Amino acid sequence: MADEHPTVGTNFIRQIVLADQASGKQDGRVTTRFPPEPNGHLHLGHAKAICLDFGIAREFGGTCNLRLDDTNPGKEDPAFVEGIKDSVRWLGFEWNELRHASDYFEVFYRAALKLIEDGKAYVDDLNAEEVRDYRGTLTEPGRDSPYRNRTVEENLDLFKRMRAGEFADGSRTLRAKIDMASGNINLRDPALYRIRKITHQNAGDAWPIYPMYDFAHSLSDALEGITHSFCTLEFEDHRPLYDWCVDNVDLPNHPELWQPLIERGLRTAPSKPRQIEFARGNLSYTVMSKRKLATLVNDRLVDGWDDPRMPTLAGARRRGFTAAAIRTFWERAGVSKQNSVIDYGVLEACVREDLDARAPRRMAVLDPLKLTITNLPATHMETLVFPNHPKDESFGTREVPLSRDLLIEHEDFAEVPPKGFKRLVPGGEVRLRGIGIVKCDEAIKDAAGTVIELRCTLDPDSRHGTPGADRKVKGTIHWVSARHAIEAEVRLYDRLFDVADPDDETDGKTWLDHVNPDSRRSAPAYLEPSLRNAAPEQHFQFERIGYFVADRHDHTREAPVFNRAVNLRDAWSPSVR
RNA sequence: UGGGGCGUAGCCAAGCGGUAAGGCACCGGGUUUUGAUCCCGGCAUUCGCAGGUUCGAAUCCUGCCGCCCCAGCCA
Repeated sequence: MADEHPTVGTNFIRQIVLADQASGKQDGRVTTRFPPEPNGHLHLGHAKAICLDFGIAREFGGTCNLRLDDTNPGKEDPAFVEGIKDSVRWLGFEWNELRHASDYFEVFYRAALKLIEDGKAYVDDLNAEEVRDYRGTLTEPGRDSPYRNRTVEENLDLFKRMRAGEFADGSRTLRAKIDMASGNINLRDPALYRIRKITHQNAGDAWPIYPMYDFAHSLSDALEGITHSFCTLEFEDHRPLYDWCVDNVDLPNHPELWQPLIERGLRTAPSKPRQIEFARGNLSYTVMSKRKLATLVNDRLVDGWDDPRMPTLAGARRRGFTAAAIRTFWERAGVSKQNSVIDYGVLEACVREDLDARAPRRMAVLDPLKLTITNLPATHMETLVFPNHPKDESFGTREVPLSRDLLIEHEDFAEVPPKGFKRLVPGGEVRLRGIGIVKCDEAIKDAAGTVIELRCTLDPDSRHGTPGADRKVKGTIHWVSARHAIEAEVRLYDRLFDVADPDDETDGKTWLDHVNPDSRRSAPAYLEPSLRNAAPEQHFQFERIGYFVADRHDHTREAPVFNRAVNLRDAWSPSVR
């Protein structure tokens, strides 16, 4: 992937890392991590974080770990882990080490003990409701818990008993002793540990207590030697707590805390990581929240997590979007601290750009109209050779059979053409791609008056490859030999929502009211025979129609299935609409 | 009435005291056997607003205005 799109532009994160490396901070080392919680599928928004985390590491000669943030058993499921790994690899990245926050449970526990011994954490007996009450509000300071000043000995005893499973869920917590009057609510003695007697997906029943995000995440970063820890804007006011945990536990100077890791063979070299926040990536015409995505799947509004209309990475892949396109999309979108919504069109442009360069061309007819070349014998059979790419000879050529009876796109003929129409009209001429110029002598209609066949004559002097082929005609249309065409299912996808911002309910409608009913259409199609050899996930441009991909799961040689990733830019149809 | 952020074109986004990059979109024009691609050109006298400092301000200062996030024993 040191490929296609050179790094362009800059952003504040690159500048920070560049400056840190230049000044020799952390010995000039750059280590990052991508820390998803294994409780769902990765989507395009995660791709931004993945590109940033892995991209910065690669750009600065460092490494990036994949860390599964599994600190909340019950909400998480190891089943998601494979999907996450798969998506990260598909996007083109490889992690240095695969870790789990649960790998560090023993270290977290020892770190908590240390904080207690240092008088910086205490066991609180207040229940959830009472804690909320003591916390104060945004504008009023909180009050100290009556348990805040227990002795170190009592706290140690209580915490060890919490760990031993002596207390009921929710009956106690371990809290950091910071400042109940802080304007930053995250500093009002935040919980470090809660009691949760649930089997953990990796740790089993070893722990009746589980660490909270701020405590686990900051220490995990430090343990992995992370230098730059990127996260989204909402964690900005958690940074003081992140730093508090890192500084007060002081892993580098307390190797006894992480000795268990060394014994297990987990490379550990604690650092003083720096958290840097950036704006999460939002896309227009879609929803990205885990809850809404789950609703779409559960309510059967889509056909699963990898439905080609879903903004999940599995969905984008099946849709035919390429990893390279998604990478350049996020590079192009930039990284800043401004909440924003990027136009879906930018993503489509990236997909077209990538596929224009790498998708071989083919011809396919979606809505067939019979076209007979009357001056060719009924038995005529000829093999034409077509280049696979108009600008890149390395794509080679393919053979395309030509016979007297062809199929063309119904919309490429008009009895009464709209102004500017450049295709076939009664008595008019058009070029049949790679064949020559044909003239429409007669349009045959059925009883209902629908045109069912065009009878045309081919100008032999305009045949492709002859000097006469230079003759100018207004339009060129694609075709397929009726007798040789293979039938296939073509799935035409469009944006899942009919408004740019489905989450906006000021129009009195909910996001569900904006699901686009025409976002998926399935139709039979007639393809040139060379497409019989298409392999799943292989991309093609069906000339004049769009970019397609052989469906990853349903496509077979016997029953071909192609998904439209994106249509071609069309300077014509918008004007007639 | 607390704390933390952010305001540059329709959507993103560079810019870091020396006179507004780039992309998408849009509008022209050229090439073209895909109404595609490609190529050229256009698209902010102005950076949320108002003052101030300066020879010079999107960049510095002050004051307003607007938007986002925070009161889980979620992450």
